[in-house]
Amino acid sequence: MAEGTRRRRLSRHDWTGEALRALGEGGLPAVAIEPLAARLGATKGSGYWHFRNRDDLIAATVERWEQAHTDAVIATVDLAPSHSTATATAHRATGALDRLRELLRVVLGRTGPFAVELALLAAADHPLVAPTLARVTRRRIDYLAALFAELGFDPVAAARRARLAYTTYLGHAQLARTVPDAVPAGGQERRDYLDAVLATLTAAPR
Amino acid sequence: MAEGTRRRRLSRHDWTGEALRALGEGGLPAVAIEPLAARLGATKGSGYWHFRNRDDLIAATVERWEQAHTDAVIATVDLAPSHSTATATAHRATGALDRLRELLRVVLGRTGPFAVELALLAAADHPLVAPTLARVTRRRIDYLAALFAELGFDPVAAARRARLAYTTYLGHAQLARTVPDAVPAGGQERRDYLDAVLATLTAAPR
DNA sequence: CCCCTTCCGTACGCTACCGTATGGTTGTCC
DNA sequence: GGACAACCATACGGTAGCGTACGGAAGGGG
Repeated sequence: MAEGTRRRRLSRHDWTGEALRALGEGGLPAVAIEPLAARLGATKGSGYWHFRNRDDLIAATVERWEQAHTDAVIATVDLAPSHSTATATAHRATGALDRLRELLRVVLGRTGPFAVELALLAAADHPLVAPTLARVTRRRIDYLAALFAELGFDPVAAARRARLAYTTYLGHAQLARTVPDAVPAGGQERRDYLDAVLATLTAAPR
Repeated sequence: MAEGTRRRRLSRHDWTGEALRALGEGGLPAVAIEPLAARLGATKGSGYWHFRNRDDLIAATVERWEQAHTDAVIATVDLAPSHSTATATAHRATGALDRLRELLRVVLGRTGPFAVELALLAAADHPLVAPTLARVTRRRIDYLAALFAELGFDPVAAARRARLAYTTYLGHAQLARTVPDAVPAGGQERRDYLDAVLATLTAAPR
């Protein structure tokens, strides 16, 4: 029963998986061969077989994170930039608004699953992290810009709103980490706050 | 001539000063006894005389940073929460707007002097950093809330706007670090962007 | 069944930092 | 101008991670 005690023979995938977990808990410094080997109940011999060196491990881990945000479209932010091609162009404005609201709701809500992302943001300077982070960031901002364009903003204004909205998300994540009680946790207050943010972000220019 | 070659006899102040510089360049990991000793042209013997251990050094460095943002009111963000007591209460609304604009202008402008702050934000989890960061954050948000209150927002709305504004600042700083070219560098585009943000933040609720 | 590839454990040397011990230097005050 | 405190260098041992070397186990194809 439960052969979990001796589950030898690890794969590169196992390593990056555990690395992502470690990344969320201990930040980038925790993504290292020897600590991970300990976590996996193995030794560095295994690690240095699957990865040429530590940078290779980091690169693979970051890459897998990016994959998880490109392939499997998570409800976190990406949601679904590509709608079905030629459907309902009629009420798409409200659709865009709903999607934006849903997006904010998810993003300004939970703080747990953002651990990995926060860790990567904290290591934004790292040469192996920066490119991926830049790509993901740009993709998200573009998606937001498209959303605001659907809402009737002209391209320039939409781009600005998108930047502002994403900036809001980033700042919110950071704030939730530094002063958790400065951000509404849940319930009605959070709903009100969300509506206020949404209203501010989508307010027509004066 | 130039006795700079042998300027022995360091002080605790010298150490925290160099530590702040190192913090801006290499992040919190760079705030360590031995690397700093090398930077200062001294040895660890000096360091461990001025500081009990590394944590002591970190605490002193963070504390000094907080001082610099409390005592000497820098143009960065704090600007001047306490105006002169009983002057011009007449056109204070426009004064508040001007102050907010100036604040945004400074804050959304340069990216250089924020190195230390970004390093601290990246290390927000660290037990010796978190409390200070929380204090400074709260102080700034409170100041912003007062500003929005002066602009005519009721307390609850002002608090929300303040949080949103500060969140914008945090996100902007983060964005400027990860995708520097996603943020308008200077010139007219930056002025327009600034106006747009300001307009959005101060827009009347619908 | 054997062999060869895949995977892993162990042992080693290296670097960077921590923290301690101790003696020596430098400054200052009387 | 000596004494005491402040300051610093040197040397030491300890820990954590890197990366290499090498031998051995696991397991599937011939």
